[in-house]
Amino acid sequence: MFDCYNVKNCAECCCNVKPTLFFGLGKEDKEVLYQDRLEIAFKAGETIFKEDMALTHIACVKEGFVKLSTEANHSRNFLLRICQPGELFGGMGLYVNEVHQATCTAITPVKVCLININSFKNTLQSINRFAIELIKDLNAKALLSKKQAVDLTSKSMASRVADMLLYLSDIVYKSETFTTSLKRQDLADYCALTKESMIRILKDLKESGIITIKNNSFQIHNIHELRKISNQY
Amino acid sequence: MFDCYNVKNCAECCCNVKPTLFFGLGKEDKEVLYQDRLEIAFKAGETIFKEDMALTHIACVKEGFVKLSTEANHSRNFLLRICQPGELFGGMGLYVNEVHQATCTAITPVKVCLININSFKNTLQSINRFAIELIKDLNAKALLSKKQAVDLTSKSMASRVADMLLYLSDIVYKSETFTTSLKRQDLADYCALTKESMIRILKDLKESGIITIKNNSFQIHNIHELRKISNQY
DNA sequence: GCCAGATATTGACATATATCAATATTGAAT
DNA sequence: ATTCAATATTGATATATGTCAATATCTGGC
Repeated sequence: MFDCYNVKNCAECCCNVKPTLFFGLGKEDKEVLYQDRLEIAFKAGETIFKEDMALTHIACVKEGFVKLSTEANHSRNFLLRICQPGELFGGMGLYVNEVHQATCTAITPVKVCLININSFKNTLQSINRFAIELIKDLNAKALLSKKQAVDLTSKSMASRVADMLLYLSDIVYKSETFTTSLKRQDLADYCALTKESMIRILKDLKESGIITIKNNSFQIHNIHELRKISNQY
Repeated sequence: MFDCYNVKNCAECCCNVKPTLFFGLGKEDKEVLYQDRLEIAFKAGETIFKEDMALTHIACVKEGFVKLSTEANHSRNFLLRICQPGELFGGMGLYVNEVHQATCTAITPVKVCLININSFKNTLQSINRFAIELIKDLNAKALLSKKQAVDLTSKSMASRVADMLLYLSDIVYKSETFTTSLKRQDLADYCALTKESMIRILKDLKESGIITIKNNSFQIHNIHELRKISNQY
């Protein structure tokens, strides 16, 4: 891990990307991959990629959190997932329709590295190891979205909210105490609920003593019970 | 397209797999890919792969239809999709946990070609073109499952049932008149509904003159209206 | 410190969808 | 043709979740 945030053309730009994803790329390969790459900072709330726009770059998060969401019908939104440092995002349309498949928004101040789509493809075409790692990444994400579809259509509101809290504490913030920049509406979008329903379930969880909430700061007191709620349908 | 169904070690076994997926594989590459391959017939109702079992083979459909489903909680099932001749299935756990991620069941008499997972990996590792095509396929499927998650959580019952009918007529049976071996429960599983709700919506569509149903034979009379219902949320 | 707009909360009520139980129909085996 | 099990249908009712409207709280700029 190198600290190269401020170096415009540092070949180690994606040094903190998931260990295996860029595994096996030599110096030369990285030069291809990183040609024309950009490192850009976004303020919280800014849009990085907009759904349906041409897929000109693939991005990796260097710092901060990015939410991926997609427009559902009748003005509903659906929050797909939160990307954190080391994760690749913005490539769902790759080789399919070459268009962005999610709107990607900074939810904190964010630094991303933008890799030109053609450089990315060139590397994929010449380095097998890289292609395999991408396949692995894609399959892992496919599994998650399968689980998401299943859970959202079969679990109760309470169970889904428990899932969301566990997602934030286990995966995103890696702590049972966390402060999020996600709004109640975002949390609701992740669970396919209305914000009112989200608020009511959170209230129930507070009243059961399982969590406490102070504005956007969450504290999980009884993660065991939360997992139980997550597991009962 | 060769007719090689009965030839046990025919190197053209997967000749009818999606045109581009095995594109670029030479004779030698195919020999690697097809070493230890099996061609097996299944009767309607038989299980080809069972969720959570070790991923020892990847399959491609040669003849017939295969449904992919996954167990949701509390005995609910979720029908992911229908695979038809030329499609690869059974590889979702590849490079992730090496376990099957869906139960794959023949819904008609089916012939499949089973490719040893190690042969498959060897080919991926040595032929870039093949890896790229797989990436394309995976991304296309990821897009579908994103759409699925969004639609199932944001559309009304009627709209989802319209989607299902359009899926069957546009994609699976490629005709506005079709007879399916899927049960009402399967149709419901695809829409994340109970079979009773499915039946009621189908009844409404019949009464509106949009479709007629005779047992398992469906006829779409007003596909325009059906698309309208699918598009309104 | 104060204000305006964004966000969050609460309550009353509406409605979409599931559940349960009864009955009907179909299809395969005899 | 008859029977049995699987599948499909229907109706009555319960429940989960959404909608709408009113109020409260927070937050950032002046």
